[in-house]
Amino acid sequence: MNSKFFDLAKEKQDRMINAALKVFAENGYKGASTDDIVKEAGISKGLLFHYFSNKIGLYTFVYDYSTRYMMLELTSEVDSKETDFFEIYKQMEMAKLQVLKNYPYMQEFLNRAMYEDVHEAILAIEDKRSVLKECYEKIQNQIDFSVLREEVDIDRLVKMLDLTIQGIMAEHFRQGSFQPEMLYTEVLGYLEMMKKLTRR
Amino acid sequence: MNSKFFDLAKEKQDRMINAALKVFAENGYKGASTDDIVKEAGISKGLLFHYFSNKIGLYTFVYDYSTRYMMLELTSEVDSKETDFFEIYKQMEMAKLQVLKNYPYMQEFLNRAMYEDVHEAILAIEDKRSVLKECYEKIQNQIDFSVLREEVDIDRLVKMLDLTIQGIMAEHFRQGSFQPEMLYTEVLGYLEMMKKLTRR
Amino acid sequence: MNSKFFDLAKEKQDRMINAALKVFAENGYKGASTDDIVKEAGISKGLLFHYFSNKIGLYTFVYDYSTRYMMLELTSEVDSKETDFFEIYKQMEMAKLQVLKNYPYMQEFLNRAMYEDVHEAILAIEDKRSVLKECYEKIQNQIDFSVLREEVDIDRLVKMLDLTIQGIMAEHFRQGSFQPEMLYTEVLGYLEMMKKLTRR
Amino acid sequence: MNSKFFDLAKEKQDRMINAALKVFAENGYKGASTDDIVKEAGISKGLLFHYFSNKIGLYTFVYDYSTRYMMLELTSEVDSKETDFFEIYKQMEMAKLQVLKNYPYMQEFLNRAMYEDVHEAILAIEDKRSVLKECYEKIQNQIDFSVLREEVDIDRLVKMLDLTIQGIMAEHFRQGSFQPEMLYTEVLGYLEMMKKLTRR
DNA sequence: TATGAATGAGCTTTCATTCAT
DNA sequence: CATGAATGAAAGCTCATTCAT
Repeated sequence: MNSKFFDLAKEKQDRMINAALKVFAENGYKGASTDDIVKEAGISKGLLFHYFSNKIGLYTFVYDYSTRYMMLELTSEVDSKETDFFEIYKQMEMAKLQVLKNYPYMQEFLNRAMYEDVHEAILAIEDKRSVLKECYEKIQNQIDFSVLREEVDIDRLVKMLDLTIQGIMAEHFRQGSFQPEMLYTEVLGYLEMMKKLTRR
Repeated sequence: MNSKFFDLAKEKQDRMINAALKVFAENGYKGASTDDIVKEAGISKGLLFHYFSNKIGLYTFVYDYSTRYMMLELTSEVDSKETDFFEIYKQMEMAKLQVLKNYPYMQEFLNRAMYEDVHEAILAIEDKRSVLKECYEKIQNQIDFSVLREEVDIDRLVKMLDLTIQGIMAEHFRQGSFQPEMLYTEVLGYLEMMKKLTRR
Repeated sequence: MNSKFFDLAKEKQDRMINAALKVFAENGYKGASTDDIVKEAGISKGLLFHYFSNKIGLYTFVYDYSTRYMMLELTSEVDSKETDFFEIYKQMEMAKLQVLKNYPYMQEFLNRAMYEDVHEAILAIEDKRSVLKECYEKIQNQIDFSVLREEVDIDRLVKMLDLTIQGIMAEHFRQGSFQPEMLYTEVLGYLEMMKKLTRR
Repeated sequence: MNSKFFDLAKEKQDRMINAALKVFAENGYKGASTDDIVKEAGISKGLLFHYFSNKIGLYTFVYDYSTRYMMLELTSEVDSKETDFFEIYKQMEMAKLQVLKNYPYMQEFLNRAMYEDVHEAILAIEDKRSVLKECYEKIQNQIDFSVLREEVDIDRLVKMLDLTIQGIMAEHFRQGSFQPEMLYTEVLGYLEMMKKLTRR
């Protein structure tokens, strides 16, 4: 990518980023059309390729940008001294809620990227994928699992929650109902239930 | 579609069906290339279009075929007198395991089809979608939920399990590790844990 | 072509010939589909290519067959002693009328072939084209033009009549109204008018 | 079609129009290949589809353009006060001659379009067809037929002339000899002869 | 910096032709 | 003699990418 991109007005940068996030999130790497992205961003075709050498370059950039942004938000929202499983999950959801306000499609973009099937796209993001993953693992290490019932398999519990949250977000997204607060509330409902079932 | 398809040797029919299931499952409707399908099936381009009028016709066919096949398997594996939540889930997983043996990509194809975003493809399957859904609902109606702890929200429990199973299957699928038995065992692990957590 | 074609039952031969004449006449060489021809003839794809090596071979055959048939009919209908311009034209039209009865599309096929634009097809028929042309010229040589008014340019008169008759036939054909007698009557109307205008 | 087409240099517009007219005129709708059109126009495949959404869109456009252009030329060349049958025909031929100078294949394109057999193409032009037809009818209404001999059937005379002119034009066209003036002269010869034969 | 006209490789689909039965 | 399943080159069309302005 061309670093002059950052000299643009922040508002224009974000218009381009959001346009890319939206179109990639809705259509996947292959299905996303650069024409749709430039229309959504309100810029010309040439400009897109002036800043990003090609489609995969743009994809790489927004993936990179998203992981960094997400990590910043997680770092600031999740209290590093907190040890309660469900409280930490709640704080992570709050972080996502904050992200949604500036970049409505960022979360869904990241989720979809995890399951990207185009070889080119997989290669482009595999390095960064682990970075975000490590961040999540670091947060998980804060958790004191001793308060959970012994029948609980930690890994399974975590996976179930992650898949459930992802699934619910994808559903909201598909329905086109962009109400971050409602999504947040719904997720809390699931956390609440699991809390009751798993606490000693 | 051309009904003469059914006059072909069963092995060849299945080769074509599996090829379509695989490529559609891996790439979605739009990303799937007919070239890839014919290569995978070991037939010529022309032959595909001899039996299926076009790409959407092939998609419609395999979706229809898959729902029917799935329903047959569910009907034969799930005991209609069983009322235990987890036993029924176990039997449903057994049905899926059976399906995987003949059509390794059928489950994943059906899962992905649920979230298909191409208008054409959505139209093609919307009628059949409800049929399979009703079948699942019928099975759920057998369940006696009274044995579960009162903290359990039934809808949330069902959704968590469904999303979890789907997620795990997708993961296996992405890793290309096609070992149906392992997948089955893994899913049983989650069912077992939830059973312990939710039983009175 | 495979000469065994002539060993087939005459009825089957004609079914194949008429099917080819129809499809070629209606769609031109390129637009004609061998699938349509075999469907119209009620035979299999393989059989067509068993008797005629390829599409151009079939085209060549029916063109050849048509010119021969046409010439036979002209020879038997046109009195070689007749010298009157309009009487001869009338007899030629009678010959065409006879042809239409057995091969409804033969005339139109021949007309369309004159204006064929596909290089391959032009090559295939150019030899035979002159044969039919000579036949018409021979008939024209019988004519005693001295009875016509001096203002009449013979070549122009002939060309006008030919183009008019062709045009009217094409029109009937396009309207799908296959009533050879009506076509014959209509053509006679034009001949009658020109007779009155050109006779001394 | 994309209206930006009209922002192109007139020369380029005409190159594209003439290429389409030529290839459609020579091969009919179905036989015309977009590859041939772009080669003839000296542009790329993509550009053609940038301006015209598809083949039928291009066909519709050039038909529309041709009828408008033809009507303008007719309106300016044919004196609306003239009543003499042959003088009016002469003026109409002059209009066509003018058209030929800028768009050598436009006349032949329009003629061939009248007999188009592909359903899609018929639908595309049926609205505009009547517009041009009405224009011709309006001109014919100027004519004072009382100066013709009583043996003349007006409708037949008109049809003969139209078919003859069309036929002669098609012939010139087939021979590839593009000399509009010669064509004009030849047509005048026929008109002159018929004038002598039909005047009281 | 910014535009969008222009390109051409690649995709879906058609159709003349072949060949095992 | 007869079938129609099977083939693959070629057609219409899409879209990431380039480049003159």
